[in-house]
Amino acid sequence: MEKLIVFDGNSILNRAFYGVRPLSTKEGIPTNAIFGFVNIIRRAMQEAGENLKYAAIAFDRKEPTFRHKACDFYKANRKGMPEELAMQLPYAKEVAAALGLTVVEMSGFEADDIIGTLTDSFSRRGTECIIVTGDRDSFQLVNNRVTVHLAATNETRITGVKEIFEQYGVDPKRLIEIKAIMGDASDNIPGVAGIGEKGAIKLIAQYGDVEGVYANIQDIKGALHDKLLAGKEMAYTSRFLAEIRLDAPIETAPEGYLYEGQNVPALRELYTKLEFRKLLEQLPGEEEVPQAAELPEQVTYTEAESISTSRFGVLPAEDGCLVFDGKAGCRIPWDKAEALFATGKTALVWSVKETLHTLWSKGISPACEMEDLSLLAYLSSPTDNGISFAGAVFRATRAVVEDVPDPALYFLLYDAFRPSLTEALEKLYTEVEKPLAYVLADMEKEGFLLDRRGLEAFTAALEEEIDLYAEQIYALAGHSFNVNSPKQLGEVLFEERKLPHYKKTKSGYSTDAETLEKLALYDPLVQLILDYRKAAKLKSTYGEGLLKVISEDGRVHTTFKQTMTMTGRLSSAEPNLQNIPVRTEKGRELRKFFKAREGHVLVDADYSQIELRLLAHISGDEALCNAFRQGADIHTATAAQVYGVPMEMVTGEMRKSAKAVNFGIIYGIGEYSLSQDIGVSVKEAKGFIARYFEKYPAIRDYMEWAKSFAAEHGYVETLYGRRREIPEMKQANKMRRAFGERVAMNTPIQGTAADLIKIAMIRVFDALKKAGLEAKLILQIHDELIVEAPEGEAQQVKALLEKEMVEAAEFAVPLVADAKIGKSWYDAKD
DNA sequence: GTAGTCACG
DNA sequence: ACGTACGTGACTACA
Repeated sequence: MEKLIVFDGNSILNRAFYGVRPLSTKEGIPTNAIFGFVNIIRRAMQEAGENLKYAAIAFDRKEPTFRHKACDFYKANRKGMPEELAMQLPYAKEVAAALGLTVVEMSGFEADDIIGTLTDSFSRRGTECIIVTGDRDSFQLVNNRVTVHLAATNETRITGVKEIFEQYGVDPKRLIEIKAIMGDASDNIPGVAGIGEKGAIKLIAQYGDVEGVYANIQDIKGALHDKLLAGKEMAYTSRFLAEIRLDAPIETAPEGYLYEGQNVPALRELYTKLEFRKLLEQLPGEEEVPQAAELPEQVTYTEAESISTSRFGVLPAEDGCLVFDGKAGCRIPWDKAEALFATGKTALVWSVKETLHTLWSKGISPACEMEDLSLLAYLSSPTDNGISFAGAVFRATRAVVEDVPDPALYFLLYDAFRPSLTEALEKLYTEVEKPLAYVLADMEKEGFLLDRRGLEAFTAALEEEIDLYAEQIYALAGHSFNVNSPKQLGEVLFEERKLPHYKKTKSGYSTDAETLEKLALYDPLVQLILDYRKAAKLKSTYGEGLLKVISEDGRVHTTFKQTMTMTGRLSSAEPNLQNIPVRTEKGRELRKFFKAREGHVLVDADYSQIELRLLAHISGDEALCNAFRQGADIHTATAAQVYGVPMEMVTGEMRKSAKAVNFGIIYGIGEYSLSQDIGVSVKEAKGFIARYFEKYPAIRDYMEWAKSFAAEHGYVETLYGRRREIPEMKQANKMRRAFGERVAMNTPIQGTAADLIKIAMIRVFDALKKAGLEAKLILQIHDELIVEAPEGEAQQVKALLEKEMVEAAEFAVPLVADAKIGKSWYDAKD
């Protein structure tokens, strides 16, 4: 039978707090309650066994509940949580969520009411329910499908209907009645004064409930009679307080509580922060990490002027270089540091790119070899939150350290990661990633010239436009509200104006552009909101956002993240120059402010259909390869194939659908999503995909192969051997496995494209230098490179760019790169 | 800090 | 019976 497990968060945390000896992290965060809490949850989940399908945890809120409001004495005896416990509560919620529990809270209600509501609803549907709690309050919820597991830190006692009968002699529901009479000191529920547990049990066993007791009050004699009469009102009040509600206003649809396994990366992060080493070691996916050597003792960096070894770990810092030579650490001031980076030396650094920036700022141009530990760690396995120093150390040694690079650990990292690389990854490191770090450093230093005046005017114009939209929106809505707030907007559209809602989000109605476009037909207000949103986005993210980051030299210097993505792509941040608008004319105007400096031009080159070409090469599909060899418009060619008409007969509509299919194929297509995208029925979409695979059978074979390779090996590779692990493939959960399959199909394509343009960038950088040109590479946008060149070099640079990009690799299909010249990014793009 | 939204390839 | 394409980063609202 399917099972639901539901935890009483506060009660368990409380138990753990008093049951586990004090523990804390080195920063002094107390952790004993969380530790006990995790262990109780893990044990209970384990004991629940394989049929566990739903999992939730309920927490009390701080605000008063309906019981407090009804009776001012309710729980009036409670002191607040001790500070050490209160500090642990937020972490407990995070850990619970990472363990796979759905966290439920509801203001005005207690955890017990949430638990009661859930178990009532699930047990009615035939689900077996397990309540795990630290107190006996929830015994009243027990029935033949609901049991309570009373958790202590080292054992669990199971209580079902039978146990309650043995203990109290009544069925669980009647515990409410008993409590109404006897009261509950811990919650300050008074009951009837002078009657205790024994008396209350006897009364209820005889009369059934409080009603029954008072209906037969004439049969009860003596002191008991008088006490009951005196306490009648209190008995009913106590009953009200004691009864757990089964109708708390929470979500009861089962889908919200599906147990989908633990979130290992999130747990890893939390356990690391909380310094739970044992728990860390037990996380899945950790076992293949060798138990590496102990961390060296804390190294002290003593002042020095030079070192004697030629190979050392170094961290350039503001006040000098921290150096570790394998045995001892020292700090070398900048005026003595140049010798460190002379020919013949090998500097192990965390990041070559960051090191170059620091050295350049100190007037040093390094001539030594450098090894980049972040890149080694990244190639050995790209991780989902990017590579951090602490993360790399953990992977190498399972030790938890602060996330600040420490040269004393560099040798250890180097010895852990470099030998672990496959031959192909080793080649990617020496021939692609490490050389690329120098190119990227140079590009970041160059930056991109921005026309500040122009951008200011653009932003000001947007501001006026936005005010105008806002006025019209408020006029139509009949009142003003914050259009930027999805919550307020949802209220206006779906409650006040009663527009139909198609999609819901976790917290309310969806108001995204896709939804609003459907609604625009019903209500003129909606189009205004879409326009408002467009303008607001342009103003805040691009207008104001870019103005904020223009340097003194009038240029913006992005940071390329080289170890961030799971596929091998770069990312760009502060500012992100890889998502400057282009798809709408208004947004595209922004590119007029990205300019070449005086006497220079921009040369912008992009690969044509790079991912589809790679798909053709990787799958070896003859039809797709031939289409590219013939230089056909690929979407038109696909449409001709799929619709079975000559190319000349392909309409715009047909081409559009084919284009969507082509993209869908790259992403690991689903028929539902495709149908949504091109606006046809799921059945038609299915037919479309089937015809596509009929015409391009090798692509189907590749997709199947990619999935089975990933299932067998747990990772996929690009053509150049870059790897990405896909733990999702091993998951029991169907949806996550489906995600894993899409990743398996997409990553080799997206990742190979990333490898290719990285190779092209290095070639372009070297070729410019070799040709003695002044032109500088300044930006990469995944399949596009931008060079800033003196006007006189423009034509030569254009040819060079196209040549180096096209010749970066030889595939079964030709590579095509088109470059264009202009004074601004706007002019240099198509 | 998370969620929702939207900009790009 | 379920939920829905791959990869990013930035901004605003709101708890």
